[in-house]
Amino acid sequence: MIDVARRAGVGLGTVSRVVNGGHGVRDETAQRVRKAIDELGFQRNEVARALRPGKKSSSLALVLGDLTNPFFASIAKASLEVAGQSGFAVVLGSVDEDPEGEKRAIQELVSRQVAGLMIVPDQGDHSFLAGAGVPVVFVDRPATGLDADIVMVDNEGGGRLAAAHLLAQGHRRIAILLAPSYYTTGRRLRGYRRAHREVDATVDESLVIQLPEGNAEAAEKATREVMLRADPPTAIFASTNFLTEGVLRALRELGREPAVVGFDDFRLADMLPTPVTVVASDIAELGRSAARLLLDRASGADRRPPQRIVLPCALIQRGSGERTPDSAGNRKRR
Amino acid sequence: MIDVARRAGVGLGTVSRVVNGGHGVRDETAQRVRKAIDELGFQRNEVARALRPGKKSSSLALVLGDLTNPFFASIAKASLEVAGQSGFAVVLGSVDEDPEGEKRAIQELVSRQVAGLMIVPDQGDHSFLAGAGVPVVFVDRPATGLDADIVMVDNEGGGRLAAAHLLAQGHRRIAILLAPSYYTTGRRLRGYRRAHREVDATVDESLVIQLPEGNAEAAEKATREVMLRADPPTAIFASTNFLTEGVLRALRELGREPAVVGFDDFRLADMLPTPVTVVASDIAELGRSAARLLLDRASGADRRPPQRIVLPCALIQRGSGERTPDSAGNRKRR
DNA sequence: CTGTTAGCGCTTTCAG
DNA sequence: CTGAAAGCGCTAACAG
Repeated sequence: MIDVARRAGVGLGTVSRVVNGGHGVRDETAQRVRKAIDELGFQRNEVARALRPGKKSSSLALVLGDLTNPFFASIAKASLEVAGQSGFAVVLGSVDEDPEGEKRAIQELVSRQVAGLMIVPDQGDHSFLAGAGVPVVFVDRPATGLDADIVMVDNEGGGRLAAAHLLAQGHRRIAILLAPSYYTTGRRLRGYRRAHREVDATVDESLVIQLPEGNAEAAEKATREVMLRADPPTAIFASTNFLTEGVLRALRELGREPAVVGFDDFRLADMLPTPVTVVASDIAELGRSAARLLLDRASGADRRPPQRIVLPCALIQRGSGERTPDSAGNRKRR
Repeated sequence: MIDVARRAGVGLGTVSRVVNGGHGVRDETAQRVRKAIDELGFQRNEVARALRPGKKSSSLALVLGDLTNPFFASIAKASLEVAGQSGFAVVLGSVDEDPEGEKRAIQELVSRQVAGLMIVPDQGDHSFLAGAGVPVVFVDRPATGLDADIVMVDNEGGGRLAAAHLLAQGHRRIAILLAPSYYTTGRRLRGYRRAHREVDATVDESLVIQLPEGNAEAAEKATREVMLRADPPTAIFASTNFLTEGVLRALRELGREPAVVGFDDFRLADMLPTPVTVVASDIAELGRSAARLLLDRASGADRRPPQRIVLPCALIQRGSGERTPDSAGNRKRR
């Protein structure tokens, strides 16, 4: 920048002013500066810029699990778009599986002076962020130990929607598969129970299945087991996109066709032999809202107490969720 | 950091040395410093650190298109992992659709002093990066105007593999769907032609279909059109995961079943009514290699001339690609 | 071994 | 309106 100043025959401060909008600089001078900038191919050093006290860099951090999960990928994409529109870059923290990994990643990001953090939290305490002086928005699930903004979907409503739909079909033995210890899991189960209460149906607790892991394999195994019982369910509610996949795999192998409803839509759901009914929400909006909120917090424009944004869920009927109880036990002809 | 120094009753330099590994500091002193660091909850400011001349920040940039495409998501995830292991963060540049968007995003990233760039380039010239003084690794396709490292899959080999497989099945009318103007497109087509030459089959040029867009909808439309011709193909080679999806949608709607081979594997490919045969490569390895190479370049450990890493493709037979020509025209019974 | 000092590139008073 | 000067937090070179 000093080169630009010399070349334009002006002071350093003037160049800075021009670069930052050019207010309070005579037009003629500004022209000269801009010319010099072009000639030298000058680009402002964002790093030095963020060194100023108080000033944070123009980057947001996004901390999430597996980008390979379309759910997370959608969030990333959407927040990236919103951030980009405001000239913010998004730094992705690498998050390993281990519980400490997330904390390490977050601290790394904080030390990079990001202007704000979007976190899809794993279990674990996040109170260490309280004194960091960085705005935080949690996505998809709240975290313990920190009262921050949170953007999520209506998990309980979605769970209720799925179960109610199956109950309305006449199902009374509805298995629910739950990924371990996610916050969302509890809420979806709650909705499932509520739907049962609303029609005076009792929940067979042996059909509430807590999986040891949140992947398709665990769901596949559990589905196999529950379907081979003497009293199998006539319907299955898979509380996660990956779980749904596992359920479908097991059912295909077994040649059974209970009703199936999944939570979260997924690519090709409509192309499977029996198109899959799901409870879906606007995941991209999750990411967009989070980024918008964070941007407002970072700029100081938003000083309200921590917000809680809840996005609605909707049922998408495609076929698998509309099977009736009597058809469920039938062994598919091959 | 100055606070830490005061609290520990040592000089600023000493604290810096401790923070950076503590070589050349008496153990006792180091202890005191570390204690002060803990008490003050001190965290090094990475931004100030990267201000040093020559020193780049400990972040890599990743520039790619749509994270919602599992192909890109895999690359992102894998490179993120590798970078994270070396203490590097990954900054994602938001890439809009427009051609200028990519350039803007890249320059933004460069101005953030990233230590290196991984770019999945869109069309357009990248020579402007030549003088940036930042190592660049292109991923999946090379860019024009810049001789940099490139990591990609064996597109031509893959295209050949797909076509050869179909030809071996007796197919002689194989449509190939190509996304517009991607580098990869040309190579895959080349492989397709080679496979034909190898068995002395001639290519019906009306079956080489250049799509106006690279999405599923365009593929769906094109498939519908080509299948409704008087002389439809008996097999279709979809040169991209999204295109494959479009092809399948069209075929389901038409109730036709030509052989289908896709390029790039995708989730649930094995769960569709007819499991889909694909030519696949290790996408994650693409991301990993890119990150590793870039890290080596950034650290100066690798001073070789630009490398060209090509990953192999393999055929995964699942059923759709093993249909024979005579079954192709049959209208599926509903 | 350890304290001091000079910047890195930029923004921001503070004078002129 | 514009130039000069003081740092931001840190590292590296240089004396002790």
